[in-house]
Amino acid sequence: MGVDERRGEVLRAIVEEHIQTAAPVSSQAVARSSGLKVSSATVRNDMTALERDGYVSQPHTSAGRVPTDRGYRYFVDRFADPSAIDGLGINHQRAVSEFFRGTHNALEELLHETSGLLARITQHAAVVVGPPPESARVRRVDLVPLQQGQVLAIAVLSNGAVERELLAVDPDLSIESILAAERVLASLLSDSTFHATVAPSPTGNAATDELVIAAHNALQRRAEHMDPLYVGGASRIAQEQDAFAATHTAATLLELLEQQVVVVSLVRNLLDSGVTVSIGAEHRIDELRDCSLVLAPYRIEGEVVGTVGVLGPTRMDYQQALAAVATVSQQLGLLLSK
Amino acid sequence: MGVDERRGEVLRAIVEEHIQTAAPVSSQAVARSSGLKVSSATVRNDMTALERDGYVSQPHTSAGRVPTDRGYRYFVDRFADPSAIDGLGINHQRAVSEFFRGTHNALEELLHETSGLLARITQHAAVVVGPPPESARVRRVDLVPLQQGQVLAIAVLSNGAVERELLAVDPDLSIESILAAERVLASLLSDSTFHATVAPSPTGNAATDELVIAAHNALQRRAEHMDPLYVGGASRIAQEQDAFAATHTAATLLELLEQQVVVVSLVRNLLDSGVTVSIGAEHRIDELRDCSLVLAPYRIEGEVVGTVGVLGPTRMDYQQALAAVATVSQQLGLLLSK
DNA sequence: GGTTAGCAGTCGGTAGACTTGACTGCTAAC
DNA sequence: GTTAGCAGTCAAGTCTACCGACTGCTAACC
Repeated sequence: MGVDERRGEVLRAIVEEHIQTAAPVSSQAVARSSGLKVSSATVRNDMTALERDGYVSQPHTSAGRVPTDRGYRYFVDRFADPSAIDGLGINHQRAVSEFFRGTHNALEELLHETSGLLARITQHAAVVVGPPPESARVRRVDLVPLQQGQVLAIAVLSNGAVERELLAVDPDLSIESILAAERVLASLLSDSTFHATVAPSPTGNAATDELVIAAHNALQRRAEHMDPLYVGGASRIAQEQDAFAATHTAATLLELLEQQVVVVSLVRNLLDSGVTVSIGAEHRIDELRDCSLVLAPYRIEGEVVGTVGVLGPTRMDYQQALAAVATVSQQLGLLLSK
Repeated sequence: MGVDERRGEVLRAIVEEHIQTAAPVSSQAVARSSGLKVSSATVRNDMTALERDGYVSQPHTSAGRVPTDRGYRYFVDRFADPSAIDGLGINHQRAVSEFFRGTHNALEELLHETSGLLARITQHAAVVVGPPPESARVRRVDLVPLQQGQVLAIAVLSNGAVERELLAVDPDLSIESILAAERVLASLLSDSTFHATVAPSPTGNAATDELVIAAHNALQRRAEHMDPLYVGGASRIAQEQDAFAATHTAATLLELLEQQVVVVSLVRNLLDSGVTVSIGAEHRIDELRDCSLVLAPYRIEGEVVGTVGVLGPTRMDYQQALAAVATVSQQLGLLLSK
């Protein structure tokens, strides 16, 4: 075994030990646990080299080593098998299977529960980004008058999602006009996606046309802008308080998750560039400096439509997280493809 | 001023001081801030009396006094004016007005945003319990076939809520049967509430009847069991960490909020018995032992349909919280009554 | 009786000195 | 390139003493 190879093993041992103990790892501990047949002195030499190269750091002079973001990165790239479904205990595997074998409600609820499942098995916060509404076909459009001057526009999508927009309309608008508008919208949108925007052809009735355009715009805007995000197990973040630097409290993180938009765009950006694990400062969001994000896309009939992910401290069990998102995303895709 | 009256003032001063400083309150501080023209020695005498009667307690011998749940209770009952809309700064009042003057989307989103508003102005977590679906009239029923063997049942309610249930059906079920079932359901439910359960009359088509019953049951079950809960500003709980005893971490609390059901039934129980402020151990939920809940119902056309509430540490600004829930609930009711 | 001043007593919190133990880095030998 | 051993470093724990913020009590006063 060459020196470089051994150093890799030393780094691996440091990361694994640190993930378990949360404490700086000493050379002795590595010599003991790594399986390498070398003395702690040799490990110490390797450690200084690793520190020089930025893979580990020392909280203070007489302490053990802690992996840096770069150290985790090397560990994940080199040692974590992204396709490995194992790394997830048999119990968790069974939990996933049972979850997806069970019955579920409409899309939104399923995805929400999925985030809960992922949080439960990983013990971290979990996120699920739902399929963008624009990618699904419209199965039904309703214009439901609620009260004077209010019409609720509803689009039911082929994936089971339901989009709603409340429209303010002329209080004197007749039921007939609304029904007419509904018919126009139905023929316009039915079995097509919001992508395929066809300019609605005028009916001759101005009030109807106006409503058609308003509803169409409102629904389309919503479909394009909102990638639905479901967050599960946010409470775990509070448990992990101490894993975060003082400046970034758990509260800040929770706030970020409440806002949704940052997370959605982060997840999208990462996945677009093919990243499945983002560690610490790698993603440029300051509040997430001490967090890692482990992602896996899920597919419906081969096409990527959404993402599941685990959000935990950089010091997290990447093997398990990777296995969890892999399993869950795969099964979720299967279920949705039906 | 009699002795009893003065003791009340002393208690009031203790509570107010403690809410501000979070520290035990000394007799000197009370003598200084209460406006009473007595010496600290007299205050001390009153304090021992208050302690004997259980209104305050001493963390340790040589410390000042801290209000007990009972002390807060007395304070709230005696000094907090529940109808007082002031106690909310002019800025917050304006924020509320602007919020409700702005445009909003369908019910669910409005309520969710309302919880955010309440959280923002009180700096605590906020909850909003939505109108129970069963109380609203059904405006539209859809049965939308999503794919082989799956039908999505949708009910649009007069208040703008949309209830959904995914139904598994015979894969060979014809479109015609589904349409027939939809018609039956529409005539059965339209403009009535889920309360008024009429046994659907058989159409002669077994498949249709089966679907009608399945959809009706599913929707009704959902309408009856689920009081929708919206939680805003849960992240504040993490900020208030130190206000909670070690045994009840913020994480436990957040978990409770995630589960929803406990909170919904707690809120309902409290309000049913006319309670608007529940302090510490008064509600019997162990996880909420260090929390207080300040509630206000909101009405649509005079009838109570839901609740807004603030969830904070027992050491919270009750005046402000009461003013906030009063203002928000009133305006929300107004908006919903339109 | 109610109020007050003053004093003794209690206890938490902080600062400093000291010890312990877990590390590393280095050096010299293998 | 590897190892053993030793000296050096530093965090964390313990002990002490001390300060300051309180209270409770008592005796005097209105």
